[in-house]
Amino acid sequence: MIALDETDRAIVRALAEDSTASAGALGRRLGLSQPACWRRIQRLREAGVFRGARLDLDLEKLGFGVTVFLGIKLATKGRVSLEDFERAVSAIPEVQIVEHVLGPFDYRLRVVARDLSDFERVLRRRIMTLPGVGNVEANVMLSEERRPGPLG
Amino acid sequence: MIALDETDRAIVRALAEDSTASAGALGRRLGLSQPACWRRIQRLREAGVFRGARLDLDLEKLGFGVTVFLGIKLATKGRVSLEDFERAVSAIPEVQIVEHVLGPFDYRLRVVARDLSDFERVLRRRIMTLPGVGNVEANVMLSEERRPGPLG
DNA sequence: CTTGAAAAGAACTGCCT
DNA sequence: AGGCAGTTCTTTTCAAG
Repeated sequence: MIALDETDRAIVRALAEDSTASAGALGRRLGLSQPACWRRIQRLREAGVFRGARLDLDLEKLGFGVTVFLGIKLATKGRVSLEDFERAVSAIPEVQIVEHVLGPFDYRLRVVARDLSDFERVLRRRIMTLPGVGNVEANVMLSEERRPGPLG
Repeated sequence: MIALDETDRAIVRALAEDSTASAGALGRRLGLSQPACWRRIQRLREAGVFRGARLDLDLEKLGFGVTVFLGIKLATKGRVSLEDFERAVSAIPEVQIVEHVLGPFDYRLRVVARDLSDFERVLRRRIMTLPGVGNVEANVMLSEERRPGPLG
């Protein structure tokens, strides 16, 4: 774990929301010179605070209008079973995120599809046939809001 | 919805995973010249395919070792109730994502906390006291894997 | 830490095939 | 639509105070 002062936290917060902000622009907003801000960003990068820079896509514009969250409870879950499941689920292109969780479910999947009938196809032919699948629960996303998080 | 050819899809896929790639570097990888690649990126941007550039954070390194997914069923859910709930939930700093969903739950929250006892505090004092909260289900994240998605 | 400047690289523009 | 050559801009990096 890394210790950050208030300025560092402001930088991290800003870059988490908009990674295109330059060191100069950020510095101006925080009352720092361009090199000073740049060095801080560099230090944070070397400390491994940033895991990657991603571009968020507008999936609707790309023809994927349906996002569904699946909670999956495995029927049998030895070590082999988990690995089999994970390997099989990784082969489904419509699966965006695989989360291994502890609680009522064993896995949570974020699945995108073109429409509901496309999702039905994925669910019946790909999800329900996964090795070891027990109970499956689905929640269809209506809207999603991202918040700054605890650093905000 | 927008029509993309194979090259466009390769560009979108690449930028979704690494937004720092320059038009020149991307073009080389795809057998395109720098201006050709740049013009495609520009066209995609103007079409609104990209929604924003975010920097993924290593939350563990920042001292937030616990991520929990909450499914929340409201007890009462008229229009006012939904708005009250959303406003109240937006005031909790530990909440990273708020998803309005259709299915067994009404909302799904992604919550981060420093550790489990910190999470307990958030759950008892912030979540359980939200207006209209009925049933709450929690799944603690063990690991998370992002996949390229249907464009990959 | 700052200012100032140089170097590198990326973004953008016309023109041509 | 793609490529080439060139210009302009930003970002990065290095001085020196």
